[in-house]
Amino acid sequence: MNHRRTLQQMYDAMLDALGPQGWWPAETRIEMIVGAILTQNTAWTNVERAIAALKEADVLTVRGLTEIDEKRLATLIRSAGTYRVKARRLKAFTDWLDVTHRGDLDRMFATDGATLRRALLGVSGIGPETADCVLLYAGDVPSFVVDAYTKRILRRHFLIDERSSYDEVKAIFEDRLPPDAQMFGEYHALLVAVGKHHCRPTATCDGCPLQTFEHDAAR
DNA sequence: TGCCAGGCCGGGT
DNA sequence: ACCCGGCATGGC
Repeated sequence: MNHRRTLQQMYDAMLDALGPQGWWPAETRIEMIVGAILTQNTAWTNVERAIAALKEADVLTVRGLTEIDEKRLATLIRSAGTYRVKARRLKAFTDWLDVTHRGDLDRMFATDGATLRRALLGVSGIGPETADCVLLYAGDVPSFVVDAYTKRILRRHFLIDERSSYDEVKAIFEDRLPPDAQMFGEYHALLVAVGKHHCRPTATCDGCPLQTFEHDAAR
C-alpha cells in the first residue's frame, strides 16, 4: 500500500543481498553512451566485444565516432547484433551532438535535465530507456531508468499491471524516492541483477532477495 | 536448437 | 494512442 516504504525496502533488501553493482561499467562518458545504444535488446557480453573492438581501433571517442565511416563502424560493432541499425544510431547521436553542441559532451550536459531528455528523445535511435541511462549514468541526473526487468519485477509484486507505460513506471519510482542519482543508478543496476538471476521468463524465485515481498511466486 | 537478451523505429490501424 | 514486423549476434 505504502509504495515509498515498499520501494525503499526492496532497494535495501537487494543492496544488502547483492552489494553495490558499480554501474555503469565504462571508463568514459562516450563509452557509457555507446554502451547504452549497443545494449538495446542485446546481451551485455555481446556489447563488451564491440566496445573492445572500438577501443582496439582507437575510435571510442566523440571525434573518432564522428569521423569514422558508417560501414566500417558497423563492421566493428558486429558482435553487438543489429549492427547496421546500431551504427546508424551511433552516427545519429554524434551528428546531433556535433550540430547542437559542437561535439562537446560538457556543453550537452550543461543543458537542464528535462530539456536534455526531450532533446535526446528526438535523436533517432534514442528511446526513453537509452535517454534515461545517458542522463543518469553519464550526466549524473536523477532520471530513473525503466527496462524490461523493472516492469517484470514490479508486475510480479503487484505494483503495476502489464499495461503500465514507461513513463508511468518511471513516475512510481521518482514520485516516491528521493531524487538521488547515485541511488537511482544503484537501484536500476540491482533490479537488472535480480532480473537476470531470478526473474527471467523461465527462472524460479529461489534465492531471490525480494522473495519475502508479496508477489506471484508461481510465476 | 530454438529462444532470449539492460529497445527502438516506421508503418499501419 | 496502441500494435506489429524487422533488426542480428552469441550463449544456454
